[in-house]
Amino acid sequence: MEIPKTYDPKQAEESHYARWEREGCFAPEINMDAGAPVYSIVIPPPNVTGSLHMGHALQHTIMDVLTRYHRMRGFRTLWLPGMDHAGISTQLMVVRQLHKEGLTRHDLGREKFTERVWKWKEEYGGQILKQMRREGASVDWSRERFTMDEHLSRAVREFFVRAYEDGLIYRGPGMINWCPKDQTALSDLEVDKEPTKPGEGKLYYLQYPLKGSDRRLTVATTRPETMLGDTAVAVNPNDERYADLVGKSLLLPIVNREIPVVADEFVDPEFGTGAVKVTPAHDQNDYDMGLRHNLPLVVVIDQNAQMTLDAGAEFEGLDRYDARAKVVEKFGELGLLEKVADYEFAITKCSRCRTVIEPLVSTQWFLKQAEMGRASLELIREKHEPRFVPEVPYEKVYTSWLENLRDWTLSRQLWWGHRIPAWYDEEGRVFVARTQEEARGAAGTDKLTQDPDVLDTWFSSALWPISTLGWPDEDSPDLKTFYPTSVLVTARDIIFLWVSRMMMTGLRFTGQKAFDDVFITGTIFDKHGQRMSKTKGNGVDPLSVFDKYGVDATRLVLASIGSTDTRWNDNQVESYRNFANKIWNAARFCLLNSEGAQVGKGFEGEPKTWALQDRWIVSRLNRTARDVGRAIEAYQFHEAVYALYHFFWDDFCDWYIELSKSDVTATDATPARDAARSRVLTVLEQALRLLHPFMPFITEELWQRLPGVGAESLHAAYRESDVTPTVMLASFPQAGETLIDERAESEMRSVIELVSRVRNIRTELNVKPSEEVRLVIGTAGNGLGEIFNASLPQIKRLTRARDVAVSDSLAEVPRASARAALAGGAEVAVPLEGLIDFAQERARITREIEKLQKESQKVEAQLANPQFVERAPAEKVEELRARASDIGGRVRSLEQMLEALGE
RNA sequence: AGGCACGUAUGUCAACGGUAGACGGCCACCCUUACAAGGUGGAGGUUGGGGGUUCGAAUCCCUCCGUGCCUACCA
Repeated sequence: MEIPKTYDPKQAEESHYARWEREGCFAPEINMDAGAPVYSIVIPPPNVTGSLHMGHALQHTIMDVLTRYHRMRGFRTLWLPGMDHAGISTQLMVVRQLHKEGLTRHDLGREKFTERVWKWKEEYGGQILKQMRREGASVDWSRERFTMDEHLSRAVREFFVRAYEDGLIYRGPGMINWCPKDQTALSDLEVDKEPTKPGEGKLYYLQYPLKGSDRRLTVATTRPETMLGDTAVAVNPNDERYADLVGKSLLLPIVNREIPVVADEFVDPEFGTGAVKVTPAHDQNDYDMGLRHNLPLVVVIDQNAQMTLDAGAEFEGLDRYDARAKVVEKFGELGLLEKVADYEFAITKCSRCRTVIEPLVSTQWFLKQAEMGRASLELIREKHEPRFVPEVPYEKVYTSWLENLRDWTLSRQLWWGHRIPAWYDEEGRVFVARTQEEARGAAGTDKLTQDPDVLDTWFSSALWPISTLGWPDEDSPDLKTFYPTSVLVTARDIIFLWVSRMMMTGLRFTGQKAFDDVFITGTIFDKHGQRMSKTKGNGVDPLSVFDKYGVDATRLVLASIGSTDTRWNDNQVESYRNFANKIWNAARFCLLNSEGAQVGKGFEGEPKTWALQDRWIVSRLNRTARDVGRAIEAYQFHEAVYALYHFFWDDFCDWYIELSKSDVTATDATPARDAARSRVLTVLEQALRLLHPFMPFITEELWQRLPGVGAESLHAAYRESDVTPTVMLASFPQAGETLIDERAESEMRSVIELVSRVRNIRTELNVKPSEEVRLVIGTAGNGLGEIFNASLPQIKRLTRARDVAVSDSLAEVPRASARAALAGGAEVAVPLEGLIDFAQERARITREIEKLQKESQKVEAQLANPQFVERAPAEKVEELRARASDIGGRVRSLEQMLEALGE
């Protein structure tokens, strides 16, 4: 058999995915067990415009590990893929494309433009889905969904109509975030607060004259240009400085409008001058105050962030910042500019294009989230559902969000998205309906105009778990089978935008939560701790990491990252690339020595009749299976990876293969040789199954080459299907508790310690690797003699000893020997005539004694503390006593060794 | 402004009340017939500073210093 010395990830990555997909291994239908438990995940739909970044790769790896693990456990498993239509981003992509052709979207008109977006989607969209195949993501492509699919659009209309009928959705004027560049309203979650840069933020103190007096009232503002729309000045009702002014009128400079002084609790007397100019048309707080005091709205800034005619003829058409300068200049001329101070505050920007948001009053559609979210709030408060992982801090973050829900601005002034299912007749009456026909029926006329706006992209996302599974068709088999989903895996920045809203819609429309668990992944930073971003250009492209180190190695790193914030570091990937190579070469060894052997054989008969190393590796394997299963189910992926890495490398490669090597490589084809060969193959095969959820490609590549695997290796749920046998459908090893053998592990520890101590002596005394030594082992009359005797050939091989003598004591050992103390009072001596520098050897042993004595001091001090002995659990005290006695024993034997070495 | 995290070996991270570990890097020796992407052995930490609770603290509490993140209607 030709097997290359070095693992080539590319080859394996290209070989298996297409077959898995073609043979339906990813679809839940592959599971033929009608009574199988169900496991389901819906993917957080990436934007159709998106391409894979490290954050996606992280989430996908976690989801794939969970999916593959449960599939191997025999669950009817679904991981549903799909994409989001990503309203603004996608529209802008096409607008940009048109711009290159010298066109605007208005040149095309709505219909042609939308067609063009669909065309763009077909040609350029969905890059990320192709990239997911590269990742090995075992998603069911037959159920791929897009938020603008006909069915999902129907779900969106159904949601809208029902919520409208229930009074949760309303249309009306409100203060909204307007992006003057994207020309649309935005929800509160689509804007960011950004602190002003030093010197950028100013607080302007403007004086407003009191009517019929020469007194002036000073207000402080960061946005002087809005004064043109002021309709009042507010002071705190308890502020004595201004008590006499409440109810009086001020003369608004420049525009010469009379405006009242009103009293409002909102005003903080401590801030600025304690008097606030009120511009109800251009600020949320002022809008609220305006409602309280019945103030008129004067709109002075339009949707292009330019001044309107109502701002005055000399301002009309000016950009908001030019108007600001001009207002300030005028105040200066009028002698009403008291001062300008540097002031740091937060500016609200469009989270997409970073343009400064203009708060505007406009008529939009809103959803009363507080009412909609009540059931979710109760669920998390009373039952702690969904379960957040990590629970701290996310459960609290989620809960406090639900406690402070505000109305959600639903409408967007875009063309790409779900059109709002509302129609107006000629009198402007509104009809909300599932279809135009329904609206016409309700209106009693055909002369209807549909609302031109579309819905926020997150509106359809909120339905994702139910709409992708068939809602609103309540008898949809997928909905019945796979809903509620098992877990949602996502990043923390969309807990509000998305996670909470899916929970709301799920509860409202199905009465069931959308998912049992929510796993929040960590954030991956660059090596300087900076968030990776396109604009900074500091992102690490997962595909190039795949190319360099292989997908499996990258997945291992990502799985270990889990919910931790991490600075990306290629070193880690490199180390797992080396691990993949180790796996490859271990398998290579097993396969090169596989003649006469078969997976599943070699461990016949009662375990107690097996050799120590066999009882030991089976114990380690079962323990690892148990630990890995537990770790995955607890979302502790790093623990699973740790357990797998060390089981495979340390236990299997470093010890088991080495201990088995002489038997396995024996030249005569005896039954004993073949049994030994079968045993390493069997352990390897089990290890590949354990590794598969994390490393799908290399495990499949190797598994396919093992002699003796086939349909019977598959989990019972898949055995009847006619797929090519694959490790991805083999059963995940379940730990047999009786096979976890503490005694075998303890005995093996003694052998390992012996070998390690001898190796240590060899290195420290510069004994050449090629030089054979003699060993004398003193067992102090306890049971260790039998153990060492039973493993004599292995001990010889691993320590490169030509002969080994095991006796009760080391009395007869030549003076020129290097020695070491072992656990249980045993000792080992390596006679090294001519190689021993007595002074050096004494120094070595003295150092060792000192080390042990230091430890002993700590332990003895603790044991001497009566309060420890009294109050600590008996088992802890016992443990410490045992340790003390072990250290004591070692020190004694080392001291004897010193004596034996003489002066 | 409030809230929440975090600070462990040169780097990236584990351990979350009972001997501080892993991987990488580093040092020494070795191309020992699966693997130099390897083997063997080794050095390296009073867990940011200070205080407290406890028989026992990296872990719980307080405080200071430093670093992130989130929310917010102080103009």
